[in-house]
Amino acid sequence: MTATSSSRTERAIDLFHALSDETRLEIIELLRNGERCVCELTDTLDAAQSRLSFHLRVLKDAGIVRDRKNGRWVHYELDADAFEEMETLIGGMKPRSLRSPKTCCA
Amino acid sequence: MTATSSSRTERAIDLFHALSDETRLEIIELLRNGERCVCELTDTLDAAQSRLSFHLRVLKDAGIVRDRKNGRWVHYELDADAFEEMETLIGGMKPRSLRSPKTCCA
DNA sequence: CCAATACATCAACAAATATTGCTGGGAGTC
DNA sequence: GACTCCCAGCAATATTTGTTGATGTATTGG
Repeated sequence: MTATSSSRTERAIDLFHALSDETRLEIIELLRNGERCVCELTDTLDAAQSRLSFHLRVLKDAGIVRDRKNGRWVHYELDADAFEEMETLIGGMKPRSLRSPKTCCA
Repeated sequence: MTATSSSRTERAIDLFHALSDETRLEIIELLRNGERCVCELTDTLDAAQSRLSFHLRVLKDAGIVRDRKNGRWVHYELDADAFEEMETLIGGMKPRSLRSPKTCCA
């Protein structure tokens, strides 16, 4: 539980941290309709290229997006598995149904 | 879509930011078994009281936990609704099934 | 080979977040 | 009332994140 739980926690932190930024959420919203190249993202979001590159890296490191190089363009698209993973993580955080009778400092 | 989408985004940022910290994830894990007072959390997590107070506030502001005052103790417990809300948010981020034929910079 | 385009990366700075020690208030106990 | 315990909140500091502008790398077209 220790080592596994630890890396599981780190994984959760990476994923949820990636979702806790406005720019990154906007990127995800755009990518929902299919893959896009960085140039189109900079146009649509009106953001500096280096700024988007930074956020795309965060999303990529978290496994939320994949990149595909095509000539001099790089296309990004969502990785559906990451969202399944997050749903599972959240499912595992919900309060247990069995109410523990124990109450400290009663 | 604009105003609604904006506040929706802010809500998502608040929720996911609250989950992107190790101490807060540990708190949530402990609270899964039922409500706990702050003193027990400080014991179990071996964390300074003011530190826990800070993180509990983040969780409370995000609506992930509720507090209940009882005598000189304050008990915290998870709010299941927040987790449902997060699942819904993540569900709304998944890639759309219909692949848009459009591909920029082809 | 040269210039232009698309993107990543770096360094420097700015801003947001987290930790620590301290203070104070409310609620029990004597 | 005086004392103790539990906890929130503040100020100062440390750490982490995000932005910007500049530089570097790969690819394409002329």
